[in-house]
Amino acid sequence: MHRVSKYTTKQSEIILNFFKENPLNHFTADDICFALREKGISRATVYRRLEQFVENGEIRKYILGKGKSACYQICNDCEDNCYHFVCAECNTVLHVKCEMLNGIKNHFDRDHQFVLDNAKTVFYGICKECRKEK
Amino acid sequence: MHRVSKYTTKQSEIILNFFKENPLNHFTADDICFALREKGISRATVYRRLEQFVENGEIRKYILGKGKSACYQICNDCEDNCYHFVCAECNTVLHVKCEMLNGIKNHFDRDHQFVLDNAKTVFYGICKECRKEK
DNA sequence: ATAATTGCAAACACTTTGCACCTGT
DNA sequence: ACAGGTGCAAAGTGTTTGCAATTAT
Repeated sequence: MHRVSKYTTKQSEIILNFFKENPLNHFTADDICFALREKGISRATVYRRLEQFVENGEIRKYILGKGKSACYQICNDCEDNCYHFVCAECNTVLHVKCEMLNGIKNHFDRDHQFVLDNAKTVFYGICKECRKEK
Repeated sequence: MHRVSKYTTKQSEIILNFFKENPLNHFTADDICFALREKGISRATVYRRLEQFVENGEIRKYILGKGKSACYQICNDCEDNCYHFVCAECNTVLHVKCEMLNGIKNHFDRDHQFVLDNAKTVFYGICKECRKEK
C-alpha cells in the first residue's frame, strides 16, 4: 500500500480521529467541516486529506445515489473480503463479510472474466429496518 | 410505471431516438448536448428530459466512479434480472443476465434481510480487455 | 533545510432553477 | 385554452487548485 501522505499534521490527526471515534457512521466532506468547525481546519484540507485517506485505504468513499456528495467512513477492518450494502432509504452502510459473496467474486472472475473490485462496488437496496416500516 | 412526461415534443423524441440508435453506448449529459448540438436543444432540456426518462424507466443512470458526471444508457430489455458491470478502466458498461447473480439476490434477501436493487447496483472492476493490457 | 501541508479565495465542473415565451393536446 | 415543455442566463452544489505562508521531518 503506497502511502500518499508523508507528514502527519495536527489537522490530519483531528480528521482521522473523528472517523475513528465514529466508526459506525459515514460523513460527507461537509459533515466533517461542520463537526470540526471549531478546530479551524479549512475545507480544502478536509478534501485533500479525505482523498489521501481513501488512497491509503484508511477510509472508504461512497457515492450515495440520491444526494450527490460523496460519503466517507472509516474502514478499520475492511480487507478484500468485506462487502458494502447501502440502504437507499436510510443511507446506512452495512459492512458484511460473507463466504457467499466471496463466491460471486470468483464467479465474476471465472465466468465473466471480470475482476470485481469490492472496494468500489456498493450494493444498493433496502435494509431490514426500512423494509419493516412499509 | 408512472409516466412523468405528459407531452412528446420534437426535443424529447430527438433525445430518446439518439439513445435508441446507440443502444450499446452510454453518454453523459454533455455527450448528448454535443452529439445533438446542431438540433438546437438546450442543455436544460437535456437534463430535464434525461431525468424524466430515468423516472420512466426508459433509460438508466449510472454514477461512474472516476469522473463525476452521470452516464445514461437506454435500457430496452433491462428488467429485474439484468446486472451491470462497469470497467473502472475503460468505463464500458456490460449488461449481464445470469442465473448465478439472481442467486445472490435471493441470498441477500434470505441471509442478510436486504432487498437488493439491481437497477441501482453497479459492479465495478476490470473487464477482460483491460486486464489483458496489463 | 526542504519537502509536504495548509488556508484562502478563486476557479471549476456538473446540474438545477426562475421566468417569459412556445407547443402539444 | 391551458398544462406542460423550452431556452436562456443566472444561481447552486460539491469539489479542486494556484499560491504564498507555515509546519513536519
